[in-house]
Order: sequence, then structure tokens, then C-alpha cells
Amino acid sequence: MSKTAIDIQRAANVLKLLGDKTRLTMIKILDNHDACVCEFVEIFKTSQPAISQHVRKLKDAGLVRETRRGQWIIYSLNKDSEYFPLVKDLLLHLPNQDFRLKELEEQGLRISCE
Amino acid sequence: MSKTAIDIQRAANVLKLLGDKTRLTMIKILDNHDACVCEFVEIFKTSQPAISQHVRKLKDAGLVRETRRGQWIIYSLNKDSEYFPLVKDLLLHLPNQDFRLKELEEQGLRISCE
DNA sequence: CCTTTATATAACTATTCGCTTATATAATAA
DNA sequence: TTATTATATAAGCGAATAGTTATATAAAGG
Repeated sequence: MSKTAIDIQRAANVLKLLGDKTRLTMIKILDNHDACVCEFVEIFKTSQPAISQHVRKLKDAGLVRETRRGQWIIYSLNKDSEYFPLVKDLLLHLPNQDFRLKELEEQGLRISCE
Repeated sequence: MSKTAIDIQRAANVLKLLGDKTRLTMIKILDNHDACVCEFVEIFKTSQPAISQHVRKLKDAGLVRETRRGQWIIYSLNKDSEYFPLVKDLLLHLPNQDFRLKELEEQGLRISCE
């Protein structure tokens, strides 16, 4: 066990959060780029409340942070989370999701949040 | 992304499986020692069917293997699983669980399965 | 053979989960 | 101010989850 070992109950809670395709993809995207709710709505082709509820869970667990910028709220990975090293290691095993933001840009939907 | 990147949907399924304290602890234990259902029943102080259902999920996902030895069925980590590298990295962040098997030995319950 | 031990499976139940719709809040723009 | 855009929250619903009890299978020992 390493010095930064995480209590197994709390680790399970984090893994449960990441055990959802939408949230896991969100985190993988946020690993490279900050994003707002409206972008996720476009990317996942789902409703705004559904996205808000997903990001809220990630925020409640301390995995992401929010920053208001005008009328938008920008979400980013919380690098200070005790879970951040675990999450980072996890993400290494997942395919890059940058193409999703690229698709948004091509549709002119990315700039809407900047 | 690495060459061994795992489809994000399937990774989410695996993380959901591991997002349960009992199953996550099982996997952490199996990382160091094979074990049978009856040992897990003692360790987790829960019913035999509950344990059987947990190991079945892990087996169905290919994370563990079973080997019958007499009347016991011994479970072990499946190192050939495509998810094994991911799981291994994960486990590095969790506290060692050897004390659980040690407790069994002290109670004389470990040998019952060997 | 019958009994015991280990494990699996089926049916049921309570809880949790992720979505929906409707509504509220907050910032911006006209 | 009023309208628009972005986001959050609440309530409700159907599906999935993890446990329970009861029963089935399978090996070992008498």
C-alpha cells in the first residue's frame, strides 16, 4: 500500500461515480479541457437537467470544481482532490475524447461558452 | 491514449462493478491471495448467497477466475483480462487488506478452505 | 446409501439510480 | 423592465442493485 492509499469505502464511492459512461467521459474530457454544462448537453445529446445532475455528483465528491464566468459555469478537474491521483491513473487507460470537443467546434457550438 | 485503451463504455461497466465496497475489497484481497466463497463469507460477515452473487458478477466480467478444488471453489484474479492493467493500477491506491485474511487464520477459519 | 459442507440460483423486496418534466435562480441583452 | 440564455433543483417514475430466504447442485465422508 502506498502512503496515499484511499480508504476503501470512499474509493468504492468514487469508482461508483465513475462507473457511468456519461460521467466517466466527462472526467476524461475535463482531463484535457475545461467545459461548461451547455457543451456537455451537446456532446451527450441529452437534457440539461440530466447533465446538471451528473456534474453535481462529481462536484459533491470533490472531483470537479466550478467557476462562474458570466452566465456560464465552467467545470474543471479538481487537482487538489485526494482522489485525483487515482483518477489520473484511471484515465490513462481510456481513449482520448478530444474528438468530441472537435465536433462541437466544427458545429460552431464550442465558442458559445467562451 | 495508450495502445491498451479500453472502450469507455466497458471501462465504465468495470468501474461500476468495482464501485461496491465488498467487491472492491474482494479484488484487493485477491490481488495478494486466492480465496474461496466461505472465506469471503467470514471476512464480510454476510450471507453466502450475497457473496456468491458478488463473485459471479466479477466472474461474468472476466475479472476473476474460478478453480474447483474438491468441494471448494477457489477464486483468483484473472491476469489475462483486458481490464487487468486498469485494475492493477487502481489497486495501488487502496490500503492493503491482508489483515482480513490474518484475522481468519487467527480464528482458525482460513485452513477450512485448504 | 445418507448426511454434511460448499456453492449456486431463483424469487422477492427495499433502496438507489438516471432520466423526465416543471419550475426556480442568475446573468445578460434588448 | 422584460426577454433570453445558462444552470440548478424538485418531484416522479421505471430500471437496476444488493440484500434476503428458500431451494438446488455437487463433492466428501460416514
